[in-house]
Parts: sequence; structure tokens; C-alpha cells
Amino acid sequence: MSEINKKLGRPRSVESHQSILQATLALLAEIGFDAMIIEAIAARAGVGKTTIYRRYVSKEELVADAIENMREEVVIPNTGNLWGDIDALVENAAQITLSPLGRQTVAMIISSASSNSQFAQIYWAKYLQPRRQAFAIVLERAKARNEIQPEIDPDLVFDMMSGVMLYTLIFPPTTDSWEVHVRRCLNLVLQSAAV
Amino acid sequence: MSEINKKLGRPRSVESHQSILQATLALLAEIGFDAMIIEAIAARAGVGKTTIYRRYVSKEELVADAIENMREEVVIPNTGNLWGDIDALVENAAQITLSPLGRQTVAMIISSASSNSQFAQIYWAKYLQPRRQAFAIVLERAKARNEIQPEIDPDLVFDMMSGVMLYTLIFPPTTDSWEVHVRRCLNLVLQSAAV
DNA sequence: AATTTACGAAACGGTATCGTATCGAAATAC
DNA sequence: GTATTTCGATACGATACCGTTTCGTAAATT
Repeated sequence: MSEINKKLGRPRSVESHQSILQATLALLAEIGFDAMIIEAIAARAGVGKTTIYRRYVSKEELVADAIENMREEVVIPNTGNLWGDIDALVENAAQITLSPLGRQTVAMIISSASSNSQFAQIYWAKYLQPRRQAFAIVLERAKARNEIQPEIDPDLVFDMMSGVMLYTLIFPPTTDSWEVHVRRCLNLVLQSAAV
Repeated sequence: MSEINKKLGRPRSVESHQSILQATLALLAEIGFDAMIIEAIAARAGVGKTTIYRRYVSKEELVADAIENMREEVVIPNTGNLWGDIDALVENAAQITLSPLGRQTVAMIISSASSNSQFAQIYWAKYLQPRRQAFAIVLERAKARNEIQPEIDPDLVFDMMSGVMLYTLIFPPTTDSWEVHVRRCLNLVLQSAAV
């Protein structure tokens, strides 16, 4: 069986493939989806254009694959109290959301949402779902410790806080630091049920 | 004095000017900032390219002017109770934020935020500030009626709810309708201080 | 060693768009 | 009636980028 899997001819280069994906994300962060051109991606990756066109039919397909391949391990913090856990989650979210890549990815998703929803779907599946689940676990633990009321809906809180962070991409808080602002929002959302 | 203001030669056409701005917004809504080309704007407006280039140096300048000229009167509702007022505000926000123009405007603002912040500034000044102020008035009235606690920060609530609505552009609520979702978020944010 | 497939630089035909120039006609002031 | 400025259709030179083709070289299998 393994003999059948052996391919005649020169094998595809894994290094080239990885370089292409990394170059794609780098340029997406720097100049955004529309401004990226295949030739620039190739140059950044140190490959030929034909090497890219052998793998992908279009820029859209390439970018979708690059996002899909973003490897981001979600660590579920367990500091023993709600705010310790949430601080860790927020810190992680800040590093990603507020980055140039995060910004341009979001812009791309919004702009293309009506014509091409795959970017939103991948972002949801690869980035948001795991964090949503981690967040829910943190809130369930907090409930068990009686730090918040049992009827708090973790998914709703997560979606609201995601919206809050998204908003700060465009309009950064003016009177507080980003961290203080996010904490005040969390307070407002969670304190409604605080014992 | 008025004689000095009289210009020799053919006056600029106000109709052409308005057509250009309207065509700009229409195409922005339909295809987004980057995909718009001057020739298409001219065709949609029914003017010549030279007519546009006489007024604007670049597409960016044109789009900034078009956004600046969006005339959107903010009506401050006064139904006598908090939820009546808020329903009216949310309804108005929905019509704008969830529109194709709203979506592409937001995408453009996010994508260009680091290189060209004028779009965000104009959006803030022309769209958000008036609504923020209207929202603050509505919440102050609610405080006077003892419908919410006095320490609620109207600006913080507004910013959070703006974030919530922005988020729904990418990830529409799945289990509830948009209106129900927004109401639940408002409940969470305001109910924390309900008497 | 022969064959097969991939790689990458370079060239290419084709299309798209920018921004300006031209020019006859129009709309004003004098 | 003359002068001035704008309008808009058209053309233009220039640049940008796409996606494919060519071809010598490399990396594998047979």
C-alpha cells in the first residue's frame, strides 16, 4: 500500500509551501487583502509565481488557506479566581485582535462578507470558537465558585466583549487605557449578577 | 464686496457635484473602496473624469468628502420610557450599520486606520458623536425617571453597544433575531443597575 | 541512466486603471 | 460680442498586475 503512495517525480517542497503561507499573512498584515499582489507574495516567500499557481487557483484561495493554517493554541487559564482567568484571556485576545494582522483580517472579512463568506467562516471556526469555548469554561468555573450568578450566558458575554474589542480597533478608548476600558466593560456585563 | 465674489467663467455645477458624491457612496456600498475606480464613479454620476479630477486630487479625498457630506439627522426620541426610546435608536442604528454602505464604510475604516485615519475621524464626528450624544440624553432622562441607576456611564454603554452591532456585521446572531440579540445585550448592560 | 514531476527566473500577451491632454460646446461676467 | 471658466467625450502614454509559457535545473522513482 505504501508503494502506491510513492509519487514519481520531484516532491512538493514543504518549505516553499510554508514560506508562501507565512508571506501571505505577513503581507495581509502590512498592506491588506486588496493591495496584495501574487508577485509580491512570491518575492517575500522567495519562490516563483508558478510555484504559487501550482498550489492555488486564486489569491482568495491562498489567503483562505493561510488563515486556516494559523496555528493558535488556546490555553485555558485556571488562576483560581475569575479576574485572574479573564485577565489572561483578555491579554491573549489583545495581542491578536489589536495586531496589524488582526486588523486587516477583520477588514477583509467585513468587506467580503456579502460576496465571499468563507473568510468569516474560517475565522469563526479557527479563532473565535476555541476562545468562546475557553471563555465558557472560565465562566462555568466562576459560577461554581459563586463569583457570578448562574444565569449568566457565557456565549452572550463573549460575543459582546468581542464586539467591544472590535470597536476599539477603530475607536480606541480615549479616557482610559485599553486594559482599563475592557475591564470596565466586563464589570458592566458581569457585575449585573455579582453576589 | 459681492462683486469681488463674482467669478468669471462658467460656474461649477452643483448637480454634477452632488451626483459625484452620491455615485461615490453608492459604489462604496456595492463594491467597496478598493474596487471602486474613478471611471466607474464618473459613469455612475453621469459626468466626465475630468470633472472629478477638477474637484479632487485622489479617490481618497473624494471618498472622505462623500462621507463628510452624508447628511443624517439624529432624532432624539422621547416616548416617556427607556425602552421605547432605545427601540427607536436601535432601529435607526440598524438601518445604517447593517446596510451595505455601513458595512463597506466600516471595512474601509478598519483597513485604512493605520495609514489614513481621516475616515475614522469623519465617521466619528459625523455619525457616532451625534448618536452618542442623543443616547446620553435618553439615558439621562431614564435616570431622572429612576429607570436606571445614576452611576451608569452612557458613553461606555454606547461604545459597548456599538461594538456589539459592529460584531453582528461579521457574525450575525444565530439563535435569536438581530433585535432580540441587541435587546438581550442592552439588558445585560443596563439591568446591572435597574431598581 | 532514463523518466517524471517540481522549482523558479524571465518573458509574454492581455487587461485594467490612472491621470492628463484635447477640443467643441455651454454658462457665466463684462 | 468677447473673454473666461467649466463640462464631458475621447484619446493617450504610462504603469500595474494577471496568469501562462518557456526552459534549464533539481529531486525524486524506476
